Amino acid sequence: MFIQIDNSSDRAVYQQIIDQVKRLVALGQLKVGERLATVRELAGDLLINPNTIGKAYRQLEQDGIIVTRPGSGAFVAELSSNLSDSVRERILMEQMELMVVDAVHMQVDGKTLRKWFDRTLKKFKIE
Amino acid sequence: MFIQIDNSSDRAVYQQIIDQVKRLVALGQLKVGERLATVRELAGDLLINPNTIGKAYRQLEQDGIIVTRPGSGAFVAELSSNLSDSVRERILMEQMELMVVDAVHMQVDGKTLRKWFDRTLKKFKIE
DNA sequence: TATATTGTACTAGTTGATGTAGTACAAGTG
DNA sequence: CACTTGTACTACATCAACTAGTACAATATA
Repeated sequence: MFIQIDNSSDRAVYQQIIDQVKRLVALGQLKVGERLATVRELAGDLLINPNTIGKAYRQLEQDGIIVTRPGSGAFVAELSSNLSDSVRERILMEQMELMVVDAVHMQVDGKTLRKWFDRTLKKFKIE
Repeated sequence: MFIQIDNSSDRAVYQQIIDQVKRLVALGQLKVGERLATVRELAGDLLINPNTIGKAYRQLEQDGIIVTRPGSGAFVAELSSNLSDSVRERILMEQMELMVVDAVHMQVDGKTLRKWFDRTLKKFKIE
């Protein structure tokens, strides 16, 4: 499990862990059923408090990304989403709009943005 | 200027103001040179402290979105970006990846995501 | 069975961001 | 001149994030 913390980031540490675990799962670099690093292992590697890892793992479990079993470890869960279509659309459109608004102010043209979008879809194999 | 604050959001109030001003400018609903609501006006309308509006306006000026002149008001600036191409790409790719990772976990397929992306480009007229 | 491991829960405390409240001031307007 | 406007400053309260330490129930292992 290759996870890195950027202390200069304004994103909370526990949130960075959540982001990266979700990213690894989406990329297929963490497969369904695979065991994650333990709370204490990861805390030791990253030099942060075990409670911070615990908070991230609990959030990941609540989001259905992983399953945890005390005494055994944390494991990647099956892909599933209990959200309605409208909620899915609202969440993703909000993120998409924030990104496009930034693109407009950075004067990035549609052609370039579309190129990056296609590249990202390919990277995550959802094309 | 139609700005709304969502108190149930986990996004800071001053950040919501920044988001929405940038969005209005990107949509063309706030045009270059147009005058924004004054700090005290907006604070009165939204029932929040003038300092919070001031913080948002100062951030917007630092980001080159608006120009402020004491005694006169705050005005929409010309579109411009002094960021390098590599920085632009890094910022946008990061937002794009976070969005796509969520899409994967929500089991939204590429066709649907592409449809929403096209719709967003059209909305901001950068197609 | 006994021991170690693992995720979870809890308290206590620190730090920093956020927001409120109030005042004051320099620059521009009319 | 009086008035408006953005800015700056202090003081204060609240909350999220994080650290530190301890303890516990469930599981795995020898």
